[in-house]
Amino acid sequence: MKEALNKCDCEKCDVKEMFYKNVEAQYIEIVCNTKIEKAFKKGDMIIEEGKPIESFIYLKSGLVKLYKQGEDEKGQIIIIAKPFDFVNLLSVFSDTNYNYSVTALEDSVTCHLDLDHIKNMIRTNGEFALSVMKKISKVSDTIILESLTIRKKNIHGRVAYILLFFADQIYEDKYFELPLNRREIAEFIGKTTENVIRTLSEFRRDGLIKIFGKSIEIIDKEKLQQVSDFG
Amino acid sequence: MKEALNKCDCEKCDVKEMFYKNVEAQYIEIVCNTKIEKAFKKGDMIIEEGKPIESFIYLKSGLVKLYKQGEDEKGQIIIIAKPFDFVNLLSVFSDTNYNYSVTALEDSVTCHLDLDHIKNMIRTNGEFALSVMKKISKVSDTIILESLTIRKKNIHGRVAYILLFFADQIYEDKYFELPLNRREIAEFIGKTTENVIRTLSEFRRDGLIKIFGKSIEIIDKEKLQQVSDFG
DNA sequence: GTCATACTATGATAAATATCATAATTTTAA
DNA sequence: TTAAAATTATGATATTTATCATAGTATGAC
Repeated sequence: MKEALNKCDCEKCDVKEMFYKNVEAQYIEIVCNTKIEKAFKKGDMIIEEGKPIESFIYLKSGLVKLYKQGEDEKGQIIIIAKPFDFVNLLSVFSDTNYNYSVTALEDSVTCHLDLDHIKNMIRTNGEFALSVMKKISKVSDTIILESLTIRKKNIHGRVAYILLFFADQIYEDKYFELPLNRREIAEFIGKTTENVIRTLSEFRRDGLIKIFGKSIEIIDKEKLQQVSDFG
Repeated sequence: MKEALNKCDCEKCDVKEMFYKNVEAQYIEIVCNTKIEKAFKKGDMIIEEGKPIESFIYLKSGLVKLYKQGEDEKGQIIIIAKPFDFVNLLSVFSDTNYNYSVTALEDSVTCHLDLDHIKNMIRTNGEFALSVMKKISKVSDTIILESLTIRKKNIHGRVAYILLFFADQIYEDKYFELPLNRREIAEFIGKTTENVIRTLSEFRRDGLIKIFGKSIEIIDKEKLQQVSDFG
């Protein structure tokens, strides 16, 4: 993990967007000057469950997973976050310590803003407050609704759903590298590793996808969508 | 459903609490003067999925369920809300229409505050904004973590968990009337009605609980807790 | 009160999924 | 480079859960 102080020079940064719309120049200055960028290698832990929440973190590049690690049981993946998602939005305003962990699925860069500065900006700037609120609300909504959607599917539907999730929402390509291994897919959809593997094999046998290790190519998207919708 | 205009005279109202701490008297006046109380009978629908979000609603008394009703499939209960929970906090700031429904499980009274007033107060009052944010964050957190907790249990664990949820968190008594029928319990924990009934019968046979229709008495709480924890 | 309807209950069976075992393949670390 | 470890893969089997069938019980409308 590498640290660096940086200016706020990222294109399409949601936070900056919210700043520019609503915040006076001198505040932007303060927040940007104390911003820290951190670079993580694939597999690095970014946030550890139980540790204190000290900054407002969002993902500049890469891909991460938010998950809960039970004692020695299997973990549970809550959500996959992509660039410009707020990585710790879940409990940053309601809790002092994290109750989930975050790990990099690909090499990733995060931006860490001082939490007290952000809170001050919320206090002093109503439009900014509403923007942040909207964002929090949206993230939680998405997690909850996605979890309900997945939960009513059987294993075929769930695996199909995940494949389409990566193809459509993350990589926007019918050909992509799975950022999760089979066990992690299982932890995301709440089924066992073996059955995830078996289901992928079935999809391959049925000509829905091609598999080369972690590389996936979606062959029959329409059919896969049907499996996701009705499975 | 009965409507009434009321003063803000409820004891221990979280919203009022947040107002008094943070908001100038004239704003409290405005919000309270436009507040509408609505009374619902058990079974009445309070919020219908798809309808526009027009006010900021919280529960003054009673008990409600938030749920999603799939086409003609079974519904999915998201959460049970008790007095002074914010009934529509989920997407009130991120969406224009509800993507879940709310129904009264017991006779209930809700308070409806004008959403624009609340938004104005957030704009003009930073501490109030932070309070609301904290509340939203907390609610979402609870839903997400509870859903993960339930999801890793088998049916015995899930039913035990629900019984203890009502005993400890809702009624604070080992003897209580179930506010949900067996089908609704199934919709809450994501299992079938028959298996919920079967599991309750097993608990009764094993001496963990007594059942008289919807009335439940918890006999062996320690054992039930074990089933919830390890099942 | 009586009938219709929903709810609770239980058994039998089918289907889905988990577990266990084993091996091939890939990745990692020395 | 090679050995060890992790991942992927598949089959056999056990377990869990869902589905189907049927009946008793409670509840509400008239």
